[in-house]
Amino acid sequence: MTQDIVLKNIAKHISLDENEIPYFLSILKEKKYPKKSVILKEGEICKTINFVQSGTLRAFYRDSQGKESTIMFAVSDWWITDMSCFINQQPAMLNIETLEESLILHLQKEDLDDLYIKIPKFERFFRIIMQNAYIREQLRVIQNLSLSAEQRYHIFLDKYPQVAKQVTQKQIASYLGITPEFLSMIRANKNK
Amino acid sequence: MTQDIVLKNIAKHISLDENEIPYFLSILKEKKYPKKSVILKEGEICKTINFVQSGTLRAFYRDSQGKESTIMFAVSDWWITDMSCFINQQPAMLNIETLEESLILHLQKEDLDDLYIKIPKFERFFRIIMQNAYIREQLRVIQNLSLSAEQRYHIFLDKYPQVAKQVTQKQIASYLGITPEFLSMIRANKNK
DNA sequence: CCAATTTCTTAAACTACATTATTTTTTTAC
DNA sequence: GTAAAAAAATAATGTAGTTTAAGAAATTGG
Repeated sequence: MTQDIVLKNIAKHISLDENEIPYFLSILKEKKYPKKSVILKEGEICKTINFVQSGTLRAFYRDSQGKESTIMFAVSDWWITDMSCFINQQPAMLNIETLEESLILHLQKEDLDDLYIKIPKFERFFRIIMQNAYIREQLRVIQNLSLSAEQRYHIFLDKYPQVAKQVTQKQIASYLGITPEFLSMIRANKNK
Repeated sequence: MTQDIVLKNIAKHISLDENEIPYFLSILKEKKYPKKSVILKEGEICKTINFVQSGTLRAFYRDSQGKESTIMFAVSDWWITDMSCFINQQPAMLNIETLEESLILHLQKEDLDDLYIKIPKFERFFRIIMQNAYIREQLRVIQNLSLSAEQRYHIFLDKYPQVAKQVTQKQIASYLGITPEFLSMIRANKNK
């Protein structure tokens, strides 16, 4: 079953009883998206938190002048949403799109709220997910403040080698906060 | 009681029963620190998560050349720690210091782990705390990637006016990721 | 399979911010 | 209250990264 992936993901942090598994699976809605699908568009209410079974997704912010900043990539086994807008059920600041054909499990806000009540272990699960996300973002802030673009690029390659292969340099540049032209220069220097 | 502050903080997200309150308070260790105390030093194991009853704290990263990047400020009613190192009980990457005399409640890792078991509602509480921290850090990443130093400075003033009054410009500059000299220029331009 | 579009590279001119140094102002300590 | 230390301002010079533009390479769609 493809749903093995999400169950293994859950099992990293909590153990579900046999009878809890079908309930949990019943609130997930599986959907297949072709390449370049828009999963969430800025301004829309973000109704779901999303688990990537297969494929690659990108969340990005587009500023008033159209400049894009990639906030995160998500590959198989990752959770992704516009957390702020999902939690508060407000218009999204981010866009989320597929970079290739992807199989996504959607979990609705109201179903998650019920889940916390019916299976409180999920409070623990998402506490750990949020904790890890916080630690990741904070590390990224530290690196953005203290490292050069070149250092950030090499850390990105080391940390997410499989993502680096899937996405364009333009997208990597927008994740690093530099222009594609400057990334191209960094890459050219490397070979010297 | 000064401990009212932490109980009100908890009550924002969960309701404790009468009998749970004394247990929770019993695992908190209150300590008073003079100005410029070091609460956590990089390289040390980070043993506690800390609640600020009164005063102001600063968490910062110091790179190999001694350059400081301020990761967060914490004033009354905030939780602060080096989360990565607290969770994994590994040597700290961050330093935490008081910027004025401060009254801190310390919560030890092992007591927190017990607390999650004895009062599982705290899973919910810290899930929400972590969620908010994640959202905050992600917003900061977006702003670091897409806004100029000047824009970031004005957002900081709007968002944390009381912090802005308590801390030096050098510290604000290191939070924004710029030099104090450049912040001084930004401030001078403002008056034109 | 070819045309069209997108991506990547190169390079010159430019800008936001850093560095260094000096002076002035504010804070701290006895 | 005064000396010493730290913080802030100003200014000249330097640099990491941007902008603009144009050509080469790779991908995509029909």
